[in-house]
Amino acid sequence: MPAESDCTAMLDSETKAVETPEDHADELRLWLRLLTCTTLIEGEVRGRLRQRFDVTLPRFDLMAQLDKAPDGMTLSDVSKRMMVSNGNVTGLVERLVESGHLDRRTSETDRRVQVIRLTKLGRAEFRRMAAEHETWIADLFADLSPKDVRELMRLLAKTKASAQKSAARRRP
Amino acid sequence: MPAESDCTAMLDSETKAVETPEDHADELRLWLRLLTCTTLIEGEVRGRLRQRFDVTLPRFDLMAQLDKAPDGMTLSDVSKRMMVSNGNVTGLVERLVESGHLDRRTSETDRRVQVIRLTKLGRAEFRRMAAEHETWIADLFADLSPKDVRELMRLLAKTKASAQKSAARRRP
DNA sequence: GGAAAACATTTTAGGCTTAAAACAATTCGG
DNA sequence: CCGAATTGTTTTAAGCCTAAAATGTTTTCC
Repeated sequence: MPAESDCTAMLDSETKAVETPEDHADELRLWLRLLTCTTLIEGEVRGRLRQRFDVTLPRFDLMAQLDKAPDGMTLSDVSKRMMVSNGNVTGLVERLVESGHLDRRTSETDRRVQVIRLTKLGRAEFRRMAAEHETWIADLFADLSPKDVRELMRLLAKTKASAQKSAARRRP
Repeated sequence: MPAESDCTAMLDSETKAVETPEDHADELRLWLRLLTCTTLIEGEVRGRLRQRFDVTLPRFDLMAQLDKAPDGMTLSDVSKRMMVSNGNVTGLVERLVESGHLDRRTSETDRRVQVIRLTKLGRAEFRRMAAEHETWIADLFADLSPKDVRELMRLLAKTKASAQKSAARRRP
């Protein structure tokens, strides 16, 4: 059995380390499986939100962010938290203000900033939806033991950190 | 310590089982973490595909499906595999045929069916992109040990099965 | 054989999403 | 203090995405 066969790097004729064409099929499969899980659950949640409450998932997500911030958030905050573009938030907020779920006002101390909050209606509707939403999630993950859940949490935390590091390497 | 406090179900005054308001905060956190990981990685891959190859992620995904099917696929097949709506595929295919990456023809045995394939150009470009794409994924998951990867695969398989079961319960 | 069901795709209407450019307000450095 | 970055938001152009309805085709089953 040649010694090289288990190495991940080799020395070339100039004695400089070169990468062997590594096999990353496992990571690729892992990524696809991660994506499948998310797509599956997301689609299910989207459908249930529409059927039960006639609301879209992005609107629900935005309201969820605001529910955790009684004093409101700026559009930038929301955009960072939701990991979507600024322009996207502008449109979402527009429609939710229109429907009476959100209140939007310009900050008194910085006239660039828009602060948005849930209205009474918005908060009431969100709480109603969130309660049911939580049971859907519980059901979707029902076959995982508490230990599975903990272990997944741990591994996904590691995954998140790894991905963030990789992203930071690209644009420092 | 009351015996009920650790129970997940109680008997009410009519001796009928009722659910206690269970706490599913862990599952909820797990779902949000799963979503964060996917969004993070997806965004990174999307950006790199655009910068390096001026291609969108959905187009890349569609080509990836076709690369695995030398004899082509029907639009329905693609739609199921990619877990997106039929109408979505119609538009994607339109643009990829237009740009010369895909070939589309009506099945000879069933005139309802459209069979699509990668063109020579499409296959060549995809292979070039896929090679680089694989290194990005490897880098994004770089901090996971082989054991982590195996364990994540196992737990995500369990998650997928659980979610599919839950989805099937809703629309049998 | 022919109506009815099932199937594959497209169309429609509306909303979501992004990247990049434009605009506006604030902060920073000289 | 003032021009130059920086920051927060909106606009723009293009594409993605979905659910539902519409269209055309095949199968089923009386």
